[in-house]
Amino acid sequence: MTPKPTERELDLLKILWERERATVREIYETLHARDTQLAYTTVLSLLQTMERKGLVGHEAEGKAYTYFAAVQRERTFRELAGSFLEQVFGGAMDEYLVRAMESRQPTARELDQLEAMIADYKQRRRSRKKDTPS
Amino acid sequence: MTPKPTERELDLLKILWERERATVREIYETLHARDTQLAYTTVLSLLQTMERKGLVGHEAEGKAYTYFAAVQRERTFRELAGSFLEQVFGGAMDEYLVRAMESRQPTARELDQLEAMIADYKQRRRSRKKDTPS
DNA sequence: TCAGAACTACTAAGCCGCTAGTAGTTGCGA
DNA sequence: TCGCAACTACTAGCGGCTTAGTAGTTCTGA
Repeated sequence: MTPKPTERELDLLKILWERERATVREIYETLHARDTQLAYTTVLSLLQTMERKGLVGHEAEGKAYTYFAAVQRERTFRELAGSFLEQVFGGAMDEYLVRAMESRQPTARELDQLEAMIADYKQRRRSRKKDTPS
Repeated sequence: MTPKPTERELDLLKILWERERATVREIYETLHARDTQLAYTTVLSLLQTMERKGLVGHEAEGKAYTYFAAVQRERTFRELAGSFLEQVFGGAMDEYLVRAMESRQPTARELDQLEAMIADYKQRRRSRKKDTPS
């Protein structure tokens, strides 16, 4: 299994997920645009570490390398959320959600979204049950 | 502000939140009962570090020290959840929740709980709005 | 052609988290 | 009273994260 990305590594992965592929310089500049001032060589070092871990890959393109994510966005987030849920809340989803809502009051729109998502899950549960009756 | 507890530190805090106060030996034994095999001196070192950070306090009780949590459980969880939500999901609550649900299929009971919580928040929003009309 | 700009590989230092040991102290039971 | 058991203070090693520099290579424009 690919190891969990660290905080910084996740910053870079997010950029790669958005752009598909990018050179070191492009990543470097995107980070600067987002108020993350890292030296060019630091970005490069990060990418080299990440490649060792299997988080990214690269191809030579002219003089420079083009990096791309080697892990899926959804899967990565799922694993991060899952391990946080376990580690911190011992798997208790209600508290997982309620503490987040306490940290930043959700907007009415967000509440609607959450509600819809849960309704969706309920629906899916029902149809799954129907498909595989006991 | 009190710094965020690390993973291990959170393990100890959880024990202290449950028991109010405990000696090093009690914490040590509770950890062992939970399949966390740490040397007695390691537990002590952790507590000393945590005290430096302001996460716990202690009082002498006979020969031994009695430790207690110096941070609130709810507040700590709120801060952890909040910073995870920001750091990983950029504040997007819908994805925060959906990735967790993907990582472990919620039970019907859990879905009901979540739904009730959200309904509760909606209710609170409404009454807040009524109290402070624009 | 060749100098300089841009790029990569390799190395490293500082800090923190995690773990545990050693040495020194204290209190209790015989 | 005195020795042993239990406790605490202090120190330390290892590994990982973060950051960045230096040295060496490659390409391009004049």
